Amino acid sequence: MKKTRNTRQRAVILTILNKGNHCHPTAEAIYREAQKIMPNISLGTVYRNLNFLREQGLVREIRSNSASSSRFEGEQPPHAHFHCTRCNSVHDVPLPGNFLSFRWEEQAPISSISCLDLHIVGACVECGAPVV
Amino acid sequence: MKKTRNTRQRAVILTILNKGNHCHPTAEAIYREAQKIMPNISLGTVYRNLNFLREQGLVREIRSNSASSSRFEGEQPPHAHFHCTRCNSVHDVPLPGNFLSFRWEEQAPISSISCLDLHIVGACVECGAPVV
DNA sequence: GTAATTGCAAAAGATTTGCCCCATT
DNA sequence: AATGGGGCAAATCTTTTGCAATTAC
Repeated sequence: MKKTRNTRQRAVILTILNKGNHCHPTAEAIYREAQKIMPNISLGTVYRNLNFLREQGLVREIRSNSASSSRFEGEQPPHAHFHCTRCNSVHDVPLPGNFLSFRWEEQAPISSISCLDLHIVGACVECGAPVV
Repeated sequence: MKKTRNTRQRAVILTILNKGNHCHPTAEAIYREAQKIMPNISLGTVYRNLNFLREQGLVREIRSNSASSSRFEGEQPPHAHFHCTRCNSVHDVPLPGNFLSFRWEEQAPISSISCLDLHIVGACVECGAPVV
């Protein structure tokens, strides 16, 4: 198989995603953040690396319903995502244990599962609270 | 509020989506199908109506991870979607009962939920089966 | 008659890709 | 030195939008 190199660009992108702030940045946002460290990095490189890291399983892509661009996050314990349709914010949501152990394979012609993505769409407490 | 009209275009699109075949078509596919009935319909109209119908809750948009364009489906009982990353097929998956009654609101700052989207990503039995 | 909706085509975004050069191994 | 990966810009692909004409009500 193909050899991969440890480029500075790739390391910077991974660092940004693993910073610990659960901000679910877009490729564009990661690009802007990376530019602070490497002013010459290009957006194409960010996209190429995000795809590479996703294939390696080191990065997860979040495609919310209705939002325009993908968001990304680093490696984290399994969790769901809540999307507020009013303010477009994204929050992490813990998953109940029985959810992960459920035998989805018995419900459909599924051979193996690489990823479970639960998106909860609605209004967050800030946007959903009645205006006083 | 704004009045809405019952245009032939809108009816055709809704009919295509409610045909009962669970094929999860893309906007492009719906467009091609609609052209068989209305040769002059335009792709822009398909997109405009899909957005309208989605807002009305009559149509659901499915954004699979890694696939390029959105897929759509008509009104159906709640279910999950399985995406095969090898052949790009999408299958419906029944949801366990306790899934829908789970109190997600208690897990995060959620005020109200309009939609639960579960995407299961992996390999289907056809693609995942070992090659003999 | 009025205004929501269409068709068309252009525009807007988001993401990918070709090509040539540079840097990691 | 070999070649994976980067920078840049052009290309591609999906979706949205402006506008004049049409049509449902």
